[in-house]
Amino acid sequence: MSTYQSTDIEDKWQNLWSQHGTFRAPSPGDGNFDASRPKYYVLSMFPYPSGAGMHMGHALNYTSTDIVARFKKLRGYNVLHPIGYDAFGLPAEQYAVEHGVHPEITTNQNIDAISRQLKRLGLSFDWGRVLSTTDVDYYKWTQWIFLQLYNSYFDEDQEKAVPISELVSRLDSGELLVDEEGKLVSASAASAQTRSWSELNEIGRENILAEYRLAFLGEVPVNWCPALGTVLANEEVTNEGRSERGNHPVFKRPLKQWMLRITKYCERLLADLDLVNWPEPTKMMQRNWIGRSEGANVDFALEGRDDVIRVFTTRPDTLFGATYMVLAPEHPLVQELTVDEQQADVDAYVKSASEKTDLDRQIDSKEKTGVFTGAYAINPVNGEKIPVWIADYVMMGYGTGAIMAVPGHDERDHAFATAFKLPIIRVVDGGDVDIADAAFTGVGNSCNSANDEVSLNGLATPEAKRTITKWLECKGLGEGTVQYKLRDWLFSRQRYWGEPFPILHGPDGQVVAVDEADLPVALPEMEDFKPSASDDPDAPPRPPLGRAPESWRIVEKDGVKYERELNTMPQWAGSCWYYLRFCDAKNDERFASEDAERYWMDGLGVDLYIGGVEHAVLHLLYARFWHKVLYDLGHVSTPEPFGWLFNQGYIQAAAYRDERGVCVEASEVEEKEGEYSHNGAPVTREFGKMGKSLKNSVDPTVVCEEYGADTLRLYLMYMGPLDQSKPWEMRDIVGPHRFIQRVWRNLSPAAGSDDEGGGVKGERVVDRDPTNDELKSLHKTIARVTDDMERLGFNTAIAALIELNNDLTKWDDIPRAVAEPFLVMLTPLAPHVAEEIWSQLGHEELVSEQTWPEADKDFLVEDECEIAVQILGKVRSRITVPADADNQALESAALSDEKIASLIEGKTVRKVIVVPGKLVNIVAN
RNA sequence: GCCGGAGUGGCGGAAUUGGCAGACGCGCCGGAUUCAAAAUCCGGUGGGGUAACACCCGUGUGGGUUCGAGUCCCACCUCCGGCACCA
Repeated sequence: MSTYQSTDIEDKWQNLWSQHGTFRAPSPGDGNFDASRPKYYVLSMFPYPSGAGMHMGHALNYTSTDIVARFKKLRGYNVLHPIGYDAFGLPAEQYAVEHGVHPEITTNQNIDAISRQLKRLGLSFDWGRVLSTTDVDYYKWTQWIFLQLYNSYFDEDQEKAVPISELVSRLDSGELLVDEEGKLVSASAASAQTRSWSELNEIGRENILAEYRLAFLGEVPVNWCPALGTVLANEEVTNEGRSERGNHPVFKRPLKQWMLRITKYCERLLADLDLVNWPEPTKMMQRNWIGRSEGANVDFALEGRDDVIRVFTTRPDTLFGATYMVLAPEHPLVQELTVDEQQADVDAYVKSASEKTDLDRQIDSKEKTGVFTGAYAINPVNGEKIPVWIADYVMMGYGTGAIMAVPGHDERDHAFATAFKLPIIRVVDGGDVDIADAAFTGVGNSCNSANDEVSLNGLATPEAKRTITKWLECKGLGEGTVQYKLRDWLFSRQRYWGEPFPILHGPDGQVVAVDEADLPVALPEMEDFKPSASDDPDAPPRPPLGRAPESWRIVEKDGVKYERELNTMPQWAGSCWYYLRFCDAKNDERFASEDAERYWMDGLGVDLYIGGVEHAVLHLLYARFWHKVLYDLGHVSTPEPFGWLFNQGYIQAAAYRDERGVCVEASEVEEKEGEYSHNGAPVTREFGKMGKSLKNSVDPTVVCEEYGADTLRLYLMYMGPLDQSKPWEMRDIVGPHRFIQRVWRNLSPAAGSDDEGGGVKGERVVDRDPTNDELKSLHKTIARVTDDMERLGFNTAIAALIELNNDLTKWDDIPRAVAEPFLVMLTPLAPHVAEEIWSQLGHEELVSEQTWPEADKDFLVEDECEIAVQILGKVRSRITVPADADNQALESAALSDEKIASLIEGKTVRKVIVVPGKLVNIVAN
């Protein structure tokens, strides 16, 4: 073996690691667990095993955590570095439908394929903990967690989830009563309308509890996608109002679906972002998605009626400028309010609004449309009669579905008022424009805002807000409040390939949870698992499990026949808690043992979590929510799941389009003198995310075969900072490849055994004492690389190693004391070649089990150094000084330097600035 | 429109708290090896300038602070990402 043969070496070491169990991570209680070591939990977002196999983004992601895992292991940590598969969900099912095979079979095939590819990269996963969200042993606990949600409610006083049994016992004891609207009130508020728990029947009780459970069946307008045959969460719908998957149209339809009360956690999901070390853009996306805004609810009385319309506003200080009111077309009061003469117009408008998709609404957003209802409301601050309109620029889903319109200080209201010639009043001073032409939306001092009891005139906006809110609260006309954009999480899907709900439906509409002892509820075997797709927006959802055999669908309990819930959970369910399962993946008594969970999640959960930014508001928000519920219920020990999140960048690549603008296969494009062609036809080049749509994918496995996994790993990490998007350039890969070959030539005793290749010098690693210069060079590299590895600066760590290796090339021979620390440092980055050379140097033990070298500070200090001497900022001379020279010594050395002395002769030295070890700057004139 | 992030050679990208800009790699140029090519090895490589030095100019643009600015402050330009009739 004279030249470097990546494939042989890589196979050999991958097998040896597996035989040695090198990367098994013992948990507390396991035989070889070493409690004296600190722990490190490093995790990549687990893959979706699609039929396309692994792509370069996966390779980048897993290589980065693998390097951290190997590095931390060498640094003496107990490292948890697991892998699993997120295998339920739409794409797996669609793939199965396309290929006419059961999704379980295709899923397992895909998992096998991607596992082989992962192993080929030499990744140091603890394969003993591998899991798939589709394993019954796994989704049993997904169902169990769902039951935790179902069986708890959010206690507003404690601001946390509490078992619903506590609520029941408070109702049982009479501490809480039920009012006529089904709301809970304390016993002190008992009246003729309130009822006690004992007066309610089973269904009545369940209806009350359903209002509180964190998982509940709710009938709300949901995103119905007939083409996919399923409903979707808000997070799965694009802002064009189409499905994220497949880009099909999505319609709002009121349907009875499972919902999770994530909105109860708005405040904590927002506040706890301050606890975690996450990229600022990702935190910002979550903050925006939660969408907190402070303001006030204000009640407007209706002329000639007893009831009121409640509006939400962030600018209560502009209340005196409210000249009309607008309700969303779906607002429940619209029909009651509308006067006869307006009825036809209102009906027509409501109908057309209901037929618009979100996309239509957006396109039309520039031109305001609306209809007068004929009704009037009374502005509570000044008693003015203001008309009530309906318009689709007000949405039912936010605030109260009604607004007070202040055209002077809101652009949308201004546009509407202009279109319908409604009055515009200025109530805040400021802005350069005439209020008749444009709204002034900034802050300023209130004006024209006073009644007999309160005046805002002259007050700055924040003060005016406080004053009017206080006044409204005193008068019982409104109160300060906080609104969120986040909606409850729509949690059911009309799909086969997902976790069944552990829920039963009784003949009288009872909803009953499956006993924990009866978990798991396994998916039934079915021949026909296809979804019921359609292009009719009014087609009703038909969950495929409706076609399951009766033996599965019908459950008899205490002589009553129940039907199982036929919907399944969304794809996100499994990924909400998989990081917990990895702590103790084989446990069949708990989702993970308490000891294992406490040990591996210690600190702030997963120590380092790496994945793409595309999950900023989906997986990462959902997982935080579940985690907080489990934390409240005492099942996990940390308030947050992922202490440090890191988003890796995209890998881009050149893509080519022919004259029609159609992408052609990038690998078939030829380049000649800067011109690109495909089958002889000219094509244009652009750069974009590597993937199927641009036909510019490069298969990591193919690169492995050609250059070796070590070269691929090095190149992926060497391209640039991990968090940046950067282009793949196939020709650049030879750089890291040459580096490995040079390492091989420098350090492998086998390299010189015959005469192949240039520059081979034979056995170069020798047992001699290193010189001071050699040690200096080594220890500088150790300091740099250690630092770079800690902050994930793998590109600069590799540069430092290349530099040291280039030095080695120039030495006649290489002392063992330099070669070996170098190999240890190379191990996380290029593990196979490091192992091979290490063993060739005569070691029995693996280099993966060595200790990371420490930088010796003695060698980091230059014992003698040259520093620049400047006069007025220009370098005029250089002097050589000992390292321990103090400022005084540097200053006199600089001034006595021949060249400097001659230059400052006759001038006055005004100031000498000394930067130790760097330079001396003399200010003279 | 609002909120984030970023602009450094032919290219990807380096540069502790402000301290010799361009590490390392690709590419390119020259050389070695070769019948030749590929591969490999050695040397050079920001621009201008010079026989060679010297010297001058250089981190998106314009100002500012400083002995000294890629780095700090102000204004602007460009690109990327997210949100978007959220009251």
